[in-house]
Amino acid sequence: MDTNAFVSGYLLYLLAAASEGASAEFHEKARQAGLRPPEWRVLACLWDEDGAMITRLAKFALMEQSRLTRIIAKMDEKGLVTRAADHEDGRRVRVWLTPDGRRLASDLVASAKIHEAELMNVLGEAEADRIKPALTALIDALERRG
Amino acid sequence: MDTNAFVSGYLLYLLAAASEGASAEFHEKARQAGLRPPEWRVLACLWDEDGAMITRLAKFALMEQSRLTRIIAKMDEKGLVTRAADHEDGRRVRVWLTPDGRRLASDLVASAKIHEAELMNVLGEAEADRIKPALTALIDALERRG
DNA sequence: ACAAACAATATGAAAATTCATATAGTTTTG
DNA sequence: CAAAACTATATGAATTTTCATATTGTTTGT
Repeated sequence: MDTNAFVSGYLLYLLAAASEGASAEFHEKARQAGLRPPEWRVLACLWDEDGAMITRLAKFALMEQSRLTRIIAKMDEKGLVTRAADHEDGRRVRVWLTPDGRRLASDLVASAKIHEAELMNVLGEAEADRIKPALTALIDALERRG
Repeated sequence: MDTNAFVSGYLLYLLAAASEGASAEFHEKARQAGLRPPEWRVLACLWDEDGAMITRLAKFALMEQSRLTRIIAKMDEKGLVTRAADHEDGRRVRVWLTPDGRRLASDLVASAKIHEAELMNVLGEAEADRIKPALTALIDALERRG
């Protein structure tokens, strides 16, 4: 009896399945560049907001602060980022891409844009036009509540 | 200079942000019921497909097999599920909800439906109508490629 | 019927994540 | 201006996840 069927139509499941599925494709490319998925996410966020502080970066990259701190430490060891305390507020630690980090980010972001375009293509025009506005609306709605 | 701005409009980021944000809200409720997010996911999948085998359940719940095996072991200890080898194929292990597990699943699924309805509401009719079809189309497209 | 190939699950060991809290710097208040 | 309250980051310890591979059972080909 299959009169149940909750999950496969559940909004939060569809979001997770789409997100995981789509990201998994690209994470393959990130891995070839020596990055684990969380590292790629941080790199991309720094591409947009170089010099961001840890807390901001954690929110932006959708991860918990202490986790980000350790990921940044690894990326520092790898030579992808550097860190320094903020001059105006000594509690803050700001993070920047190194030249190597920037090169890698540049490459991967370019690659991500291509991948995104492919996805939009296979999606068909009608849905492709709708998906980003719908997601943005949901994200905004969540922020308004939370 | 903000001429960069890649991440915040990137499809895969929007998907992750929407998924994480929306799920985080519900995971709060799951946690109150004593479940971590992955356990809730498995419970919900079993609600839909009781008696599924490990491999199928892992795919359905979007997680790696050995991880699921250990999560199931925990849920077994907690009395939420039981396991047994399949009669027809002794390699397979099938998993079922216990009465306790079913009660909990029933409660949480009901709660999830209410939460989903709330989200759809704050989303506004236009976007609410579009988001599931768009996500489904993307998931289908990903399966076709993968 | 046997060996080889294959499939499903489990497990060891390393690594990553989480949660609570310590540490250090800043702002506010009386 | 000192103490209290607060904010940002780091860290210890327990737990979870990952990755590779072992184990067990099944199917295929000869």
